[in-house]
Order: sequence, then C-alpha cells, then structure tokens
Amino acid sequence: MSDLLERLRGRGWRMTAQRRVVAEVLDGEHVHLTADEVHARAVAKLPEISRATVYNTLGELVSLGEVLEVATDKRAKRYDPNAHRPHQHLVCGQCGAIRDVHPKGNPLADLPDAERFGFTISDVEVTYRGLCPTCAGA
Amino acid sequence: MSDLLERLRGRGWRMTAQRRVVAEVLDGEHVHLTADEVHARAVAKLPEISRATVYNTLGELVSLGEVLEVATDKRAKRYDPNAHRPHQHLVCGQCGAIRDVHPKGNPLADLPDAERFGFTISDVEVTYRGLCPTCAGA
DNA sequence: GCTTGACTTAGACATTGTCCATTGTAGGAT
DNA sequence: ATCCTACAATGGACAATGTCTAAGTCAAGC
Repeated sequence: MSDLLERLRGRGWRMTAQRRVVAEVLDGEHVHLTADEVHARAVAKLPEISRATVYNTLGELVSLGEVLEVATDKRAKRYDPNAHRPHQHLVCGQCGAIRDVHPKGNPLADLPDAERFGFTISDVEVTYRGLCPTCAGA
Repeated sequence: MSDLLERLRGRGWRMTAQRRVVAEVLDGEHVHLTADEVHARAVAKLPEISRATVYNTLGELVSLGEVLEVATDKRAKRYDPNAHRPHQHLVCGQCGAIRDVHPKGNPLADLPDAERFGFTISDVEVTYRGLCPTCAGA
C-alpha cells in the first residue's frame, strides 16, 4: 500500500489527503468495491471528500494501471486493487461475493484462428459464476 | 425467429404488436444490441412503442431463457438472441464490435479445487478483448 | 512563505434502468 | 360477432450510476 503511494509519487502524482484515503480504502485481498462503496468508506475517514474526487481518483488509478475495473455484476463497476497479479473472478450470483482466482491453462489457446475474425486479441477475462457456500447451504 | 414466436405463444405468452417487434429486432447472428438500440429500432417499426415496454419485454425474454444479457462493455447491458447455442464473446476495445465465438476446451476444468472457495460453480463467461481488423489497421 | 497550476468541491446534468397508476387490448367465453 | 377480463402498454416520475464545469483550495517547488 505505502509502496503504491511511493510509486505514484514517483510518477509525479500530487499527494493529497483525498487520494491517500482512496488508496487506503482500496487496500487488501479480494477487495472489489463499487465507486459508491469507496466513497462511503472514504467519507468515514475524510468527511468532506466529494463524489467527483472519488470518481476522478479511481479513474486515474485505472489509467495508471494500479487498479482494475471489473464488471462482474451489471450494475456498477467495481475496482480491484490487485492489478499486478493477473487473475480471474469467481462470483456468487446470490449475494454478489467475489473472490480472485487463478485458473491454470491459457484460454487464448482455446480460441481457434477461424474464430478470431481477424482480431488482434490482447486480453481474456474469465468470470466463474455460481453460489458461495453460505448461499448454497441455505 | 417465427419459431421463437411460436415457442413463446406455446408457453402462454400473449402476443402483441410490441412484443413481436422486439422479437423481430433481436433476430440474427452476432446481434448484441443495448436496450436503447432495441428501442430505437422498435420505434422505427412501431412508432408508439414505449421504453418501458421494451425493457419489460427484454426482461421477459431473458427470464424465459430466449435471450441472454451480456455485459461486455461497462455502460449498458446488451441483449443476445443466440441463447440456445452456448458461446463466448470477442470484443473490439476501440469500436465495440462484438462477435460470438466458440472456444474449444472447458475453462471450468482449469480452476483447481483449492481455488473454488467452496463455491458451486454453474457457469463460466469468457470475454476476449482486442482490436478488430478495421481498428487495428488504422 | 509565496506562487502557481494541479486538485477538490458542489451541484447540475447525462445515461441507463425501474416503478406505478392509468389506459388499452388479446384471446377466451358467450 | 361481441363482450369481458386479466394481462400488457403507456408515459412520466423516480432511482442509481457516472460525467462535467466553474470556482475555490492547496501541495510542492522556488
């Protein structure tokens, strides 16, 4: 986390209380917050932070490649700070819980040339959907 | 398409001009329209159709399993009438073009038990991202 | 400790989607 | 063929999420 702040400062990022708070909120494993959730938690630490700043900062972190946008549910974008270790997502369709997962194999190899329509493919996203133990047990 | 209307009628779906128009708009291969685009095309055929009806009808078609919701971009949901042949999507990050693709292999097998967190997995979505020939050529 | 340009703010606006009360109508009953 | 009635459509308000702008504020270099 502090390494994140260091990295950003090194890239000429101006350090402000707001940006620090947003970065702190996004710390951790299996963290996938919506912009609104980030804002709520940021407000708890810094009451006067505005929605626009949270959106701006999240957008900047995404551009800098420090945070990933994920669209696991169809409502709001979620922000995943685990951007430096490639991974996929496992989502509970009931409660929305999300876990980072690391499948073996390379899905790209599974797509025949004939199915590529001449595209230059740069990335593959995989989302596993199902029920978490709690929701399945009910 | 008319088989779709037949199937729906058989399930007790009341047939109205609006529903017919929405179903017609969704006909074809590699069709992935947003709700708004569906509405725009439906209006062209039936000027008095309302937004709410389009949303309702799309929701019903999804519930009935005749149409899939896909979230390839983070803006609006898209509707894919190709619900009866399992497939994945290939998306151009520049222009947003979407193609249906059929990868070999089973991505589910690539997820080790240790990475399943006790989830019951029922579905896997794969999205290939890149550039289409037109956008890559530019 | 100034200065300055980048950052933040509040709130208006935009887009996408949902809800509800009212009006209309498909399709079976007569 | 006409009537009934439950189901469907309408339009407009509302909600959720995200974007933009003008004006004020402040971090960081001098």
